[in-house]
Amino acid sequence: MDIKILLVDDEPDILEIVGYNLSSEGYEVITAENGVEAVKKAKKEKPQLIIMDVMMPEMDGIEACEQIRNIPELKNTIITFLTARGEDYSQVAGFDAGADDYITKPVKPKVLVSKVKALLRRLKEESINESIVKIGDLTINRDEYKIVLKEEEIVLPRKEFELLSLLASKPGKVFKREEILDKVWGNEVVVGGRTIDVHIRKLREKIGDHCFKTVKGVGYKFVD
Amino acid sequence: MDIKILLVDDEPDILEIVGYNLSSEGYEVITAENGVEAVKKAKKEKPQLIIMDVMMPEMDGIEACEQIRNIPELKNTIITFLTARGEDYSQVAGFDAGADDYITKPVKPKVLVSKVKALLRRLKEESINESIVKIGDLTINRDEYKIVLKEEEIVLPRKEFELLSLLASKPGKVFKREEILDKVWGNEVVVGGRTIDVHIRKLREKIGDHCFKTVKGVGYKFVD
DNA sequence: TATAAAGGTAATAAATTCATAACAAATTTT
DNA sequence: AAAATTTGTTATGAATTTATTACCTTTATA
Repeated sequence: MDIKILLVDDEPDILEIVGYNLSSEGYEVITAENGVEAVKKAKKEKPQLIIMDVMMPEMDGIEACEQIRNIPELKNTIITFLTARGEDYSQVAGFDAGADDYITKPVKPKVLVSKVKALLRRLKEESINESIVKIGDLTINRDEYKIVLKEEEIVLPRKEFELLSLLASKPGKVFKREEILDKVWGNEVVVGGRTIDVHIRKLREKIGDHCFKTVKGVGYKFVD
Repeated sequence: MDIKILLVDDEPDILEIVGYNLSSEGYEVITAENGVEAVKKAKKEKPQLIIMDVMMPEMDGIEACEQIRNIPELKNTIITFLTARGEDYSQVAGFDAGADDYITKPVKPKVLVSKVKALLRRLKEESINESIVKIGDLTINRDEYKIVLKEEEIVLPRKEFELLSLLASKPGKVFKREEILDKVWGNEVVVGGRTIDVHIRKLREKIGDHCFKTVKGVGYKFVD
């Protein structure tokens, strides 16, 4: 997935320096010089992240932030303000307006880049909860309770679906048996010790043996 | 997860005002009136965040901070100082003592709350990365229960993984046999005297002999 | 109601992990 | 140097953990 970042500042110098640093990290950078332009471009380009100066002509960052927050398609966009150190008031107003974080000026390129990475990591983790998950040639649609494997639709019984869903939510991660019981069966239900294995077996039959790796003494993981 | 905040100040007014603001945001607030009490309560309650005045009777904030930083269970706790504007020296000393941030007095409630939120968000982000440890060309991934050595993936049985995990958690440190048994096998399990050696041997085979140094009469250590 | 499907259990098989014993080698103490 | 202590190595079998199958109960479906 290509990542778009909208950079908003009225100082061309800042746009250039910050933009350069982000571009060289492989991000697609779009710029705007004031709030009005920012809102317009945000709507059109749907960036994942907006880095915006607070003080700007035409429309300040706070107001632009509020307007952007009201665009439903952009509800998952992360908005970060650029603010001069010590501008206490603007910080408060910014959080009220729906900002997610702050970057203080003057901006050190390395700090900026690592902050951006951290923010995008957060975005990624949040998007895990979306109802459609794709891993390789497997698609899991929680909304419709079905999975698609190589163009072919497979319907799974509830427990199998939940189990697959859990494991596939973090490919590679080993889920402990205890954790699986908790999340798929619920922590109040008590089931026998071989129940998970049997369900794993059924999934292996239907989805493919190689997708489910056993880690003895620990649990299972889904691999791509 | 419920969040506990330890608030330390010798002025009851501050405790009340700040405490009220944090409580009404849904945080669990614990208070202490001096450094000695702060250390004691920190140890007992294990708060995620400590907000502490620098100037206090009995034991000042700097010293309390140092003591708290030496409690291993609290290594991930964020410590923030309350400091009067312009007290530059205390800031420097505070960072040396292991403080993470500063809040200047007089405290504006909204600033305080948004700062606390930002700090806790940071805490959350840091804890995500804890499951991956890198030492030289060895990467240990506790989440996926696997290790990567020079681009190559190695899967270890549980005990070997736990043992490696322990030793590598503090490269250079010698872990006593007793300590290893405690942490890898659990203090209730009794195993024979050669068990650790055998596991070390297997790790030496798989990871490399030179990584594991024997300290006769004491235990083993991991070296880079 | 009959039938099928889902979900769980129990019994047994298979595989892996791990502890141990027995001895060798190295190191320290006497 | 000899004895004692501590660690290294290996093979082996017991214990643990997982896989598989058949079967039973419950729930949903026709």
